[in-house]
Amino acid sequence: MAGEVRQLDDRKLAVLRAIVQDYVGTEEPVGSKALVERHNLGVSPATVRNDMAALEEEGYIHQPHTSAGRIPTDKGYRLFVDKLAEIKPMSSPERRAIRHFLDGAVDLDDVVMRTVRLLAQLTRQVAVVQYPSLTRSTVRHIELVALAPAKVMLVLITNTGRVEQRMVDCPGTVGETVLADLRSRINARAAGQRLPDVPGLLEELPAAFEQADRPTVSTVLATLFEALAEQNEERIMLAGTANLTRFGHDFPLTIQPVLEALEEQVVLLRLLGETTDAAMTVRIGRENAYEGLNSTSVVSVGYGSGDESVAKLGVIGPTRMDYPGTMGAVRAVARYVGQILAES
Amino acid sequence: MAGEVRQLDDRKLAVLRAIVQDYVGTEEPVGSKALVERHNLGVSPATVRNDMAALEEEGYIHQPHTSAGRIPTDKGYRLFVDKLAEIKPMSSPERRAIRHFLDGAVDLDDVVMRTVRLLAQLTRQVAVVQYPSLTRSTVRHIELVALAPAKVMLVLITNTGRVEQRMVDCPGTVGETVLADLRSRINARAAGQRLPDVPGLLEELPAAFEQADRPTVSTVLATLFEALAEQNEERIMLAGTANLTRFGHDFPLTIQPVLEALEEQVVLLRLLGETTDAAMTVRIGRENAYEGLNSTSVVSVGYGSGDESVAKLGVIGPTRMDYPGTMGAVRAVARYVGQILAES
DNA sequence: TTTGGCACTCGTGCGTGCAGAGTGCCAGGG
DNA sequence: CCCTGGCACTCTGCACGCACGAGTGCCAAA
Repeated sequence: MAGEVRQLDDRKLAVLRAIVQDYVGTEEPVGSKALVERHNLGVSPATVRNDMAALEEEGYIHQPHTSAGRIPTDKGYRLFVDKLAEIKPMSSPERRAIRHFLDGAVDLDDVVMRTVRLLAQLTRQVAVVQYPSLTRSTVRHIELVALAPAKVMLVLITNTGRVEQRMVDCPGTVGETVLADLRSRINARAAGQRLPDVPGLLEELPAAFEQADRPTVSTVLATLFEALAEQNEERIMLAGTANLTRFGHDFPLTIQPVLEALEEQVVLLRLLGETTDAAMTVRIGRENAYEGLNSTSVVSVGYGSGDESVAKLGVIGPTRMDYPGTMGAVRAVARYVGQILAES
Repeated sequence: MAGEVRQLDDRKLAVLRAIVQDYVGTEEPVGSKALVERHNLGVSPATVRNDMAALEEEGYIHQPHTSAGRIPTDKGYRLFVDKLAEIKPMSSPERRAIRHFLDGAVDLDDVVMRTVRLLAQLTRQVAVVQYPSLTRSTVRHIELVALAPAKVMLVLITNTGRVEQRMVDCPGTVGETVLADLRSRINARAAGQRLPDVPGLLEELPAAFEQADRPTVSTVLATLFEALAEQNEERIMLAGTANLTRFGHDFPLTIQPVLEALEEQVVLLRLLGETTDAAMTVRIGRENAYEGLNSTSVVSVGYGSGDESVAKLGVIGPTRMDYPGTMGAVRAVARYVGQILAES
């Protein structure tokens, strides 16, 4: 390790930074001459060539064939992101625009939709937003509605504004008084609690009812628990798929595997799942577990109402992407969505 | 018109049918020799050539350049769909599979999601399903929940299982008895009614309350009416975008304009809107109003619970698609979704 | 340690030539 | 009158060869 650090003196790092920046801009392998022209490195092409040879030796860059320019490797991008780049903050007009665009949302669906579209537009890449997960949110209200003598609709409302509904087929006719009683007891104990904690709090509830009503109560509770536990109901919204076509030649063969990956909610969820909660995560190329995304990078971060993150959002683009800009946009959007959610 | 009909005798129509079928299969311009080999037309290539010349004269087929095979034009496909093809019914194992796959759905979201995925998989193209529209459905139940002294949550449940919720900020504290009264009065009048009719039925409602409560009642009703009127909340679900890449060479330049069109819900809604309610509609190539979809065809049909259609679904693919098969799949899926919705 | 020079490598673009597929037309036959 | 076989023609796609240019690695000198 010490070896690597010693080898990479400041100028070599500057060369790597310049290569990444140029390649991101031009999409073409960058040669030594062009490099010294576009950046004032203060040395000659020959010197740069030596540095490039060293960088290639270390695996940070790579040349597609003899006598072509150099291209950053995944490892090169990694170093660039970790050490050489700073997240580019949004300009203040951009921030105002984000704020304004998100402020118009009326309900949770709308917030998520606006967020994902905004993110796709800002980064001109594919954006992914996960709905605030049920697991981490708390109960705002649980409503029971009698639709028919033996049919009850259960509505679960969370603090993030998400609404889940379930039909319950009861074993027998349900009296309105029993239902009202059950409703108020459930809410008294569950309101404000985290979703995973609720089942424990309601366990003893059937005992408080008369023998005849217990089957009904149990059925309703079972459905409620089911709804609470249904973690895989975690939904995701996607936008900006069309942006992929702009990068046609960035993908080995076609964009097909990428599109296929994007259609699999499971893949996307796992992708976002790898984000460490608060900090921004960048997965570059083969660092992504899923094979179809081997030539893409994923920039993701958690967002939430208040101080803790309830879900994640991110951007998927070609390995050759503008990392500082993308990271800036992702961070800014996550921040504002958090604020919006906290307000509502 | 009489002229056209006279010119297109049975054999010419058979030739056109054969051309469409071959071209759909091979993706390559089809020549006279290959035609007589693959279909037993009982005549020589030279004869077929004459017929092809006539068909080209009439605008049904077209050759990309001199001495290449022929390709059907939009007009050719149109004739094929209208006169030459029969909708291919699903096989009974296929029908069972559809039935089984859709039966597993738990709520409306799930029904729509399963439907769109199924359709994409069956046709191997892009599938679109519109959520049952609020406009045509009826009220099953309206629920009011007091969340805070001056904050009420309004939940609207339709017969199609769709749930809309709205927050209402009331001008003052809302008594529980008033709320209960309002709830039962609203439901008594609105339940079972078509959504657009509801405002008319509730117009006189504030008069039934005491002077002090009227502002609250009016506010709640205003929000309800707003939710009812919000037609543009019509949502759409999409699947199978990755299938587009299979047809890369079917699109003039790239699939980009198609992907862009698919991201615009407005475009999709208008596309489906052109479907005449019950009957299946096929829009071929330039028949589509939207420019980006000029080289695609749209097969769509209404579906609904019971006898009347509440929303639409369809498939989008290249002009060169298997029309009989696609139409069969679309019809079958629409039928089963209707049944599922009617049952729930 | 940097620099300028030089020979070398390899991909790209372009023009040529050839083979194959498909057509249109024409004259002959049922 | 319609169908058929034959023939000349046209156009695309592909392989080949060639020259060009960009970019490199190495070496000797500053």
